[in-house]
Amino acid sequence: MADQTQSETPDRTRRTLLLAAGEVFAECGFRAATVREICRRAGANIAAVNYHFGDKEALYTEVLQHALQAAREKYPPSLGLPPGAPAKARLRAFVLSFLLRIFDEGPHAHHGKLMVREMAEPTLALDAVVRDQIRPMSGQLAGIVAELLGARATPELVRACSLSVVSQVMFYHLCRPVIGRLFPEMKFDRAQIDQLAAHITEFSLHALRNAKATSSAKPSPRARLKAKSSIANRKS
Amino acid sequence: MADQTQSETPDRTRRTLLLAAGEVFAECGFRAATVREICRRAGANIAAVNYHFGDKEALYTEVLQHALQAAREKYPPSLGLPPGAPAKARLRAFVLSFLLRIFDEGPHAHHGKLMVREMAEPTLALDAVVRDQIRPMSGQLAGIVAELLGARATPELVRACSLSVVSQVMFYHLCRPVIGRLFPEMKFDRAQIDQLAAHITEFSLHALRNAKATSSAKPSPRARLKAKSSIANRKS
DNA sequence: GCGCAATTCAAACTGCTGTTTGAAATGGCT
DNA sequence: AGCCATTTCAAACAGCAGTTTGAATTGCGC
Repeated sequence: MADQTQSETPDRTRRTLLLAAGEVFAECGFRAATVREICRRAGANIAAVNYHFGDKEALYTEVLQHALQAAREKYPPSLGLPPGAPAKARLRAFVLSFLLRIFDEGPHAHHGKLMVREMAEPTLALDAVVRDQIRPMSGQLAGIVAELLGARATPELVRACSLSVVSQVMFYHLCRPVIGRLFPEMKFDRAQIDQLAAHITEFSLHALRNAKATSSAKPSPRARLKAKSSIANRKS
Repeated sequence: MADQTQSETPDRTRRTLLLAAGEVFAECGFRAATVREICRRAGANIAAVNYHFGDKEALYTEVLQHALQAAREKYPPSLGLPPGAPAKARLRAFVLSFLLRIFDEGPHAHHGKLMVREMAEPTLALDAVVRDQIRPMSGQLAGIVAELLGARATPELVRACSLSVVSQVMFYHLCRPVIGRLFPEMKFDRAQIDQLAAHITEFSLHALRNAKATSSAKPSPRARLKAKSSIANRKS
């Protein structure tokens, strides 16, 4: 492989291909996207994909990984907040950064659309994405939520509340086709995203303040309450 | 047209086709689903789709409409509650019926998967579905939320809070691929769905009790003492 | 310049897709 | 039975997909 001899153009067409593929996959989905269109936009020959990536699917997985990585680096979940910041502020940063990441429309807007398609039809690439990108963020949020719940934090309650927070963020993106038809007046510019982040944060904080462990219907003794105080603590 | 002379078999293959198409479209998506496979499962000839529906897309729109309609009839949003029931109970019924509808795995499990795919790649059929099925339910929820908010209800706040409620429900279904990988221990049987409905309802009720119109201002820290007993609870 | 490996290219290949077609079969009606 | 519209059928059609191929081109070390 060209290591340093050609750092200027290690493989120009390869990168161009990756970029064009991101666009096309996001627009059309993996199946409907055609290698011909990708190569056309990249200004490359039809055989370029197979030469540089092996086949269409390998190209796709590389595109997905790259898009997620780039999005997380552009909008880190902490938004620059120090780990010692108050939990409320960290929750707000988490929500806002998530929204910004999802609604980003720069040259890498691919990330959002690609993930929606991945929800509808998961590919092998999703496993790696969950492991490398999503699980760490899930852990971060769980830490914030556990701190906000304090002594009430049980693993189940932390998980349920974390999902309740994330769901509100993702929903606006996942269901945009429906939201756009239901409320055509909604626009997702930066101002509205800030307002949205404020609403979601407030809504969630109010809920978290009063949240109690749901006594799981069938086995309901209160013996569990005292056994859980050890979970809320954080790593440090 | 055979009106009553053949009420036993008005068009048997047509209905069989519709059923098989629901399966295949849900499994593979509109694009990847093949007319051949649909006809094979229906035990019909390859030309049957074009003869009875015109083309593949017309078949799809009919499948989608039918699936949504059937799901809403099977689990009506009120779950049999009278319109005069307390708002809290109506919210709970709305959430539970939504979850049941979405996680239904009967012979018409199509509905859920079809909608997820529709989110990733909306078709013309979505307009009709939003108009006929989704908008009415959205209105119902808005009524419940407005009643719970009482005097604080502004159109914007009602909308934002309604979406926060719906988002929690849909999330578990839309993001199942990720949730299943993050928390493999979660199962979505009837017991867990009940528990999930309880959590979402409680989480939302706590949030609604303290929700205020977002005036792009900072949260007021301690203006939340005893606002909970005022409006939320009433009996008819 | 020369040689050699890496890359690009145009063209063809294989396979599957939705759709059409024209004949064959069906089934109620008089 | 005999007619007729409706429906079914096997086969073929037209087109596009991803991939392969083998020659042409490039770019670098010598």
